[in-house]
Amino acid sequence: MIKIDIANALMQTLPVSKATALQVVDLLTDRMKNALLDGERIEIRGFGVFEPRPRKRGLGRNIKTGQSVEIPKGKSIRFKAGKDLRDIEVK
Amino acid sequence: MIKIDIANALMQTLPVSKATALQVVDLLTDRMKNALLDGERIEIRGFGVFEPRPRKRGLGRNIKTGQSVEIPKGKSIRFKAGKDLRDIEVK
DNA sequence: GTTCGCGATATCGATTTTGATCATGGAGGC
DNA sequence: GCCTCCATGATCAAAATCGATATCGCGAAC
Repeated sequence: MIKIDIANALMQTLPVSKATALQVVDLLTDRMKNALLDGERIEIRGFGVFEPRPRKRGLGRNIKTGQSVEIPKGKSIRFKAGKDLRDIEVK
Repeated sequence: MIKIDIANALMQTLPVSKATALQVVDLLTDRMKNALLDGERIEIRGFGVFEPRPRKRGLGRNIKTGQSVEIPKGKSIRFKAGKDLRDIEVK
């Protein structure tokens, strides 16, 4: 599933054009991204929680040389799946 | 940021009522949730990728009794942040 | 206002994530 | 439809997280 599929699903349910649907998806992802960059956590009950968290480990590896590489500061975004996504059966 | 905030941001940009905005958010999360439950991965360039992955570890622990508990089959949803979300500076 | 999901907590150990880099397949802009 | 730019995979090692469970408190959502 890619952006087009989501927009497609949206326009199948609500009376919006595909262009508008794409705008919506774009806008929402942008807003959420912005909020996450701002250090804000996003909680959607029944779906999941996006949480920006500082990266603790600072060591990586250069695959060519095989040597360890220092990883600078940074954050990582963790997504914690909600209840509905945790109770999934293997189909 | 919660669902209302997202809907709010949506109606500030596009000419939709708050009720419609909430419907949109609800619909999208539902669709995405559904796709993930279906084992489908969702890729949105510039935002991130949701990927259902089989859980390999099958052992948990009951904290009350202290005994090991078998973890049944299942999946976990991993969210891999996109480029824009990885290149974040620590504020 | 009411309900119910989610965080926190504690435990333990196997799984996993995390980063650089380069090539390639594919998402998405035009 | 094409072209561009982004995501993926692979590697390695260590630190961190994820599972399960139960319960209370807070707050999201109706």
